[in-house]
Amino acid sequence: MGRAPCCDKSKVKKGPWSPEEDAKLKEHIEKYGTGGNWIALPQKAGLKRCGKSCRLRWLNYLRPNIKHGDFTEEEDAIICSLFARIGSRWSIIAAQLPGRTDNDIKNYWNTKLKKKIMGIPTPQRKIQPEKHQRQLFPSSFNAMISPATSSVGSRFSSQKTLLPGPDAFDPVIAGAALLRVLDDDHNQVKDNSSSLLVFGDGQSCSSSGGSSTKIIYGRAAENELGLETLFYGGLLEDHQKLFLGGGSRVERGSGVWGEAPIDYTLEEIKQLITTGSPCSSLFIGDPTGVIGGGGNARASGLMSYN
DNA sequence: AATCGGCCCAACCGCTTTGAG
DNA sequence: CCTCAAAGCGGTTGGGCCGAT
Repeated sequence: MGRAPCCDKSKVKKGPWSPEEDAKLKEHIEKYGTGGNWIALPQKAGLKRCGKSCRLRWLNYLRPNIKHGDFTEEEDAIICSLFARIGSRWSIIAAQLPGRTDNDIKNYWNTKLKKKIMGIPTPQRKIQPEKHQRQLFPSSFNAMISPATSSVGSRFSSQKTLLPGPDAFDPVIAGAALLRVLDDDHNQVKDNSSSLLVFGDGQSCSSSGGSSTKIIYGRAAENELGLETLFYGGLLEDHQKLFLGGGSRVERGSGVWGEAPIDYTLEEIKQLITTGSPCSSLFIGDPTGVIGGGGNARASGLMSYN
């Protein structure tokens, strides 16, 4: 037995709202409010609509201060950041973006932002230069952070820990940044001449085994709290597997690495971006052996992935 | 100019959550 | 507690629009 319908489908209008219906709904709510009862509202407002339909129309389109149109770089970064941490909980994400609705964000993610992160070019329906040239992260976040030393901690020596914890790392953002520096086959870095990943001014570090492993350090995105995700990552020597490692979320101008490394295959990173599954269970050891300076980046009992 | 294919987004559907009685 | 109606929410759909041919 199915669920009882919320209203008599045969008596309600469906489909796009007319300007007259919009005006009626808007006027009624501005005059009387919703009355705490959406089911009764359409009748009171003289609308042949389902209460749920009225609610959706109001929340997504008619209510004051709704923002439509292009998302800013900052909004992109916030969406990515929150998606990485909480998944597709659009209403929560929308709560961080004043004027945006969950529906808007969901549509934007599904049609544009996800593709942008994955590096899939979106077809241009209209020539809107500022829209199509927009990058995922503000260019200011692409700058490298500090000179090379053997200690990861000291790479951010001017910074101090702010938010340790399993949710402190945004693999979607870090993964997206890594993907952007790989070539089309995703098995070589673009800058073959230097054999370095070139997001920011990535450094080559020696692993504990004595062989060289290319590592990128980056700072990506920023959220509404003024937080950034610091991360490291790179391509293992066989170019078969990427590793993404433990950036901590730090307050701008402060912070030290504080998270255990995570590594993913390229496919896993793509899957992560595609599915949006939060990453809390995928901590594994640092493949290079050089991460974790100061003993703050590795935890005992880490899961081995392979 | 006509047709086609693909993208976008408003709206719908139905499941889950909430809270009043 | 339990029940049930209403609200909230996220996934999905389909029509309109636009660019390509």
